[in-house]
Amino acid sequence: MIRVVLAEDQALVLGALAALLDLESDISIIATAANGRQALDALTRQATEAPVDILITDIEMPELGGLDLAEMVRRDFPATRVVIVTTFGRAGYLRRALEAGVRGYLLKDTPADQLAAAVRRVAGGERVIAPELALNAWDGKNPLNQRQRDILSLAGEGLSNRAIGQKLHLAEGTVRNYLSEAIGELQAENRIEAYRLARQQGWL
Amino acid sequence: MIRVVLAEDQALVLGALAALLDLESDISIIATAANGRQALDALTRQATEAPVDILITDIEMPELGGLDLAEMVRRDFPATRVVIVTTFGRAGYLRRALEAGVRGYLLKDTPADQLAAAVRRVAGGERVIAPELALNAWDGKNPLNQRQRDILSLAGEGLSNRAIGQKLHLAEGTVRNYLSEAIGELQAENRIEAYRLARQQGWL
DNA sequence: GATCAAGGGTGACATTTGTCACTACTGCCG
DNA sequence: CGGCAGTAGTGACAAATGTCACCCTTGATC
Repeated sequence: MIRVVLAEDQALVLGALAALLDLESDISIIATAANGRQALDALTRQATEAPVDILITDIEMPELGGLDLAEMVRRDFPATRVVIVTTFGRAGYLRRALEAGVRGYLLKDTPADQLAAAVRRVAGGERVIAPELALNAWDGKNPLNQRQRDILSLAGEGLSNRAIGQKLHLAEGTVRNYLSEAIGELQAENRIEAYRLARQQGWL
Repeated sequence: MIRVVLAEDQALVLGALAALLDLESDISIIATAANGRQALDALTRQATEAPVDILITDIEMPELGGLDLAEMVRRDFPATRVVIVTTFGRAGYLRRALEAGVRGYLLKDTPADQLAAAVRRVAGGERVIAPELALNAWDGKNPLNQRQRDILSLAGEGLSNRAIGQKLHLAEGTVRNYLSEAIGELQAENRIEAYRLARQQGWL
């Protein structure tokens, strides 16, 4: 019997996924969580009894996201293997997930019957990556440095150069420079396009 | 037996929801669809046999979104009642949904067991609105006209005034004017903030 | 100690964006 | 018919944005 914990912030989806997996006779959902924090709690509670084999988790969740969660699980519960199930095929997310030692990475638009299959394969020691992402996982890495990322994020929220400068304690001209660099590196036409591109790639 | 068609673009979620509802003995999933177009096809196919009682649909889907779909269903399949299930609690979405004659509006973070309950109630003639939205459904309506919406959308994708003008066959100055109006109406500081605000409200 | 890269900054400049006032052409509505 | 709201456009102007060349520290690295 494969022991599974499920983390997903949308309760309806959480419940539905649990129902889906519970149909499988060799898989048992032993806990569900609405965020990363709750997932860690569940793993801790179970630690005294039988270990949890698989943690299935979304990425974008309140409190504690799936990527940070994966790193903590690797450190504190090395026997538990993490499978990410997310909407986002962003290259940067997959990269970070792999760096966090994740054993599976599926998109929410893979067919439903493949979830149970993926769980079994990961439980058996295999690594499962959504095929549409497997190829270009390691091309282009994040071309933006920390400053550029911070500034681009704020710009994408509608702040002016002046406002960004104040928030980050930088001169307005400096903000302009970093933004200009970022726009150039991403081959965008302006800050809005640059923000969109970076976000798409998971580089924020 | 309540006859249900399900539309949702994320295959995994679609499958999971289907599994969830199929556990109910009085509900039967007779078709699933990955977008609005497919949902219409399914309704058309079923029309010759018994009618479909309930169409459950997401809003943001490729090809044909849930709100447009709802309007078409009201026109072409008046016997079928529509239930929206979406991530987004945006006021504008709910408003448009209600205007389209939708009978149910649930958020994806309502507990899973309430989905079947909502289906039964809508099938019985009731109207079911997610309680956290029911109250402020009819405050503030969309202050943007069609032109302003179109232009703001394109601006939010990073297009320049010139580019927007070309796409919409308008002079650059005209684009500037509409954008300026939109920014003013939304009390934003610039196009980016205006875009964010409008999007948040479901006014796009 | 010289050199060099990174991080932060300045000033000048062209372009884009945002604001406003005012014009022109519809299509209603009284 | 006159008035008026909605849609499109123009011109002028101020402010914000984007680009570039160049300066100054500070810490490596040779």
